[in-house]
Amino acid sequence: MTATALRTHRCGALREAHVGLEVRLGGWLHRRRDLGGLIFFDLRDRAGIVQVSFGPDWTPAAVLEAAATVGPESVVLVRGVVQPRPEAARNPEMVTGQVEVRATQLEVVGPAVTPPIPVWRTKGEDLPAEELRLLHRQLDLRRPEMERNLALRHRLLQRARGVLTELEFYEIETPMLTRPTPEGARDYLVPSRVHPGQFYALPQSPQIYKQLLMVAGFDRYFQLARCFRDEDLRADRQPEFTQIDLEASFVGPEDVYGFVEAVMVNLWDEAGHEVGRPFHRMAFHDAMEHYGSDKPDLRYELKIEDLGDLFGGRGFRVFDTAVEAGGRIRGMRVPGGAQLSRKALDEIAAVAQRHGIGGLATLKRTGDSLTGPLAKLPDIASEQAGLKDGDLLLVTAGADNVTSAALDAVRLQVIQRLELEPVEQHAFLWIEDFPLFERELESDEWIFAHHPFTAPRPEDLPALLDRQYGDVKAQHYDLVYNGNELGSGSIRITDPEVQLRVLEAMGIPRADAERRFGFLLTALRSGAPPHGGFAVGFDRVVMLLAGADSLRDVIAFPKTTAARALFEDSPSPVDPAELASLGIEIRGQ
RNA sequence: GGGGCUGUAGCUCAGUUUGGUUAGAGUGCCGGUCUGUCACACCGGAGGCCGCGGGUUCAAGUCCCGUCAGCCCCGCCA
Repeated sequence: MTATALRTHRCGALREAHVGLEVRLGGWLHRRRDLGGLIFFDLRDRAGIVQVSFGPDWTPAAVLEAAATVGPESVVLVRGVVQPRPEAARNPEMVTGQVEVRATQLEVVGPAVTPPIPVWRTKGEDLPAEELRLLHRQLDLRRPEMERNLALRHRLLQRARGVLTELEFYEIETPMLTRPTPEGARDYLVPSRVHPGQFYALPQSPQIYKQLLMVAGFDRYFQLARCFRDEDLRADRQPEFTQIDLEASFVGPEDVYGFVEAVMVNLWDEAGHEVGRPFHRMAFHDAMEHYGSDKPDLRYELKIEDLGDLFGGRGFRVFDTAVEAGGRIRGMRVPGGAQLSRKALDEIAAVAQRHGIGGLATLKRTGDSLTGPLAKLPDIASEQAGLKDGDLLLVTAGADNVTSAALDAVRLQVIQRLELEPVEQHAFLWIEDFPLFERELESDEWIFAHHPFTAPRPEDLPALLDRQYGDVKAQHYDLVYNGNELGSGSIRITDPEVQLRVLEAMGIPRADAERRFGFLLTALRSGAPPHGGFAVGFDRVVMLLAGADSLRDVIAFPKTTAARALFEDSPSPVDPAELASLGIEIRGQ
């Protein structure tokens, strides 16, 4: 399979078993060591690196001479014989280090100019600036680390296909040119030449299509779907990204959990990790209450508690004020937290304050003595506070939506600074029972917490009809892994009347709803099976399994944080004539 | 939209705190010596719009203002 017209083996594949074979290799000159009489090449291809040696005893003089002039990163074809290296010259750090290829022929088929960024680096040398790595992407991708990441990505993609095919899912492609959606993320628009003044949008997700496929009776669908959102970026967010998108009919949440868990367990297995099932589950409310986050990292046991009974009405001014304003006193007991220095605590408090709380009160137990601002309160005893020797209590007060975010940040800080031992390595977690609607902070209006097609819980339908929107829970679920949101899904609305009610609740009158979502409503009226599904953020999965810090390291050609492609220099202006044919005129800035 | 960090040789970085002769190092590159290297070794050399624009000053890599780019975070991401 490896052998082709121009080569017999891949460089990185050669082992002692190949000794004696005459081989032909094609690869990039990673590094050259010229000792005068002897010349060594480290020859690299996607499989790895092998040493090629040129010496007067086995290499013709003209070839030896040519070998002295090949520049780094040039592509060469080499013919030679695999030989064991002299005993003293073996390199245990290379998988091919027991052998070398003694060259008899050399042809430079792809000479390279001196590379602007190095592919080879000395030990401990920093990577080139990200800007240069993206600009010269074909060189950056030659680094073995990038090869490993993209090879892993490939294997994970194939594994996902395999599992879902096994589970009787069809892989079905959906359009990239679709209808703009006014709600949700901003769309990337594509002008139509045939219909000047009209636009397609690139899909933010194949959401509606997959629902139509369920109505069509395909029963189980999946797609390794490219999605596009014109929003500001982060290290873990790209404007175009890949989802493992799936949808199934005649299912409840348990079925969806089962499908997704099967996929995840297989992907983790592909990366060499054993993961147990079923995954943990937690209600959204409990996640916010005990972890201050809808994506808690359950590798660590630290929990947030309501400390109102302990500190309420004790005359601690800021607490009492907060409670009078309708807030609560919450905090966490940190076993061993007394070892945190004053400076560390100040820094943790500063992080918390960036999330809007006034401050972080502490109570520290060392031996039998209590210290910290809260120790001054009358009648506070260690037992009462639940503190053992060396423990620390961190407390704040205020509105839940502020203290939750702050305590979440505090929790992560404490975990990091105390280097707490994880109680498990792979903490998968389902978050359930999300509210269907939430209030927008500024306008105080109800908005979708998820997307408009998420079904309410059947038992909450009366509340929906009663316009008690705050009481309606969604059949929506998020998948969380070690504090990272990996994806989300839901059971969808299949009753057109419920769909209209939900849209109405969001201030979309029936007439508008029929116009904007008519094709979906029509589909729902044409015999729609109960269905639901999920979408996994695949790039993020690859990033975590590759141990990468950024999505850019697991995507071959990513965009910058300003959504630019440096390699090809896009986006770019276009010819006015082309714009004119689209009926588009650019106004000056 | 807002905040932060970074920008000096092809690359990775010192130098900016406290303005002051000719801006350094490692690596890479070029030339030379070298038969067992694998960060080969040794000798020699070239290489700079100090991101860009403006200002302060006798004098700016260094101080001030603006701007561009990359990265990180908040908002945003139904």
